[in-house]
Amino acid sequence: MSQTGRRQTFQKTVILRVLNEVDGFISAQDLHRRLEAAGDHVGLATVYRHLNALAELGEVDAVPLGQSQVFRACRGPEHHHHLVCEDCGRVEEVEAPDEGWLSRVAGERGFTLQRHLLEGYGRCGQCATRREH
Amino acid sequence: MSQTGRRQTFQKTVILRVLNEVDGFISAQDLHRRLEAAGDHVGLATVYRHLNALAELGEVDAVPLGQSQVFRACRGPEHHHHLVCEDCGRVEEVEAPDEGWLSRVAGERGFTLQRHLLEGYGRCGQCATRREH
DNA sequence: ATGCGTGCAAACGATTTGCAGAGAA
DNA sequence: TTCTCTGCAAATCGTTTGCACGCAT
Repeated sequence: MSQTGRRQTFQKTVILRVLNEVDGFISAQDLHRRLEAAGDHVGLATVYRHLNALAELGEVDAVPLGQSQVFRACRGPEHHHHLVCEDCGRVEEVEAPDEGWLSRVAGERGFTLQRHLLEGYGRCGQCATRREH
Repeated sequence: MSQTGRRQTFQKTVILRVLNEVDGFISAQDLHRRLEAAGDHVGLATVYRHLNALAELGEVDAVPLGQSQVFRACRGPEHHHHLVCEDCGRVEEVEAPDEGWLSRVAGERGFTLQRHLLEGYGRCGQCATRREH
């Protein structure tokens, strides 16, 4: 279980800063690299601990990409759906119409739905262009 | 890149057998354990190689669960959507209405959609009951 | 002064890869 | 025979954890 409670620390501050600076998703590793690049030395483990704690509190959004996870500062409590570029890892948010059916169907099967994830995988415009030869 | 081409072998046979025996998703590790239990000794690496090859060919369906992946023999080329129990890992398939909007939205953003994934996470009936105390 | 939060390194679990030998074609 | 497939073990990769210390409260 993640520790990282309410105590205000330097590392928590800079991690949140990067999360908000970045427009889109970022992996724990990339966030860590970014801190190093900025001269802010924070342990990788600490980055993970904070990211996990924030995800648990619902303050960041976590999405599985490949076999790791990417995080993003939540822009709000609304549902997050994404278009993931399998080449460059870029993730764009999209809004979905009608979500009611999912919870309805879940209920019919005896499932208690806690969250859901909708992702479209493919190639973004840039990567598609870059691939043409 | 996965090797595992068209050559017919014992290990490929038993891996496919288990995949079809199992009703639902199974992880590479579980599939391997299952083979061991059945007395069929196949290397874990081989299981992974085949699963990856099959997923690449679209002959099995792969879904990320936790930080690993689970596979299932494809029942057809139709879209696969799931209800994932976060307690027991059980995965049920559900059908979704209207998928047109996703590819439409993707197109608007310049994305070439190759596949998509819709998963509902929560707790299945059994686990919900087991948790009550 | 109290402990929570941190860094470091080791532990971990899932998956991949190198390599030499085995067995389909 | 030929060349793909396999097993094994070591290597990766991303992430987590144990522990002693430092710092926020």
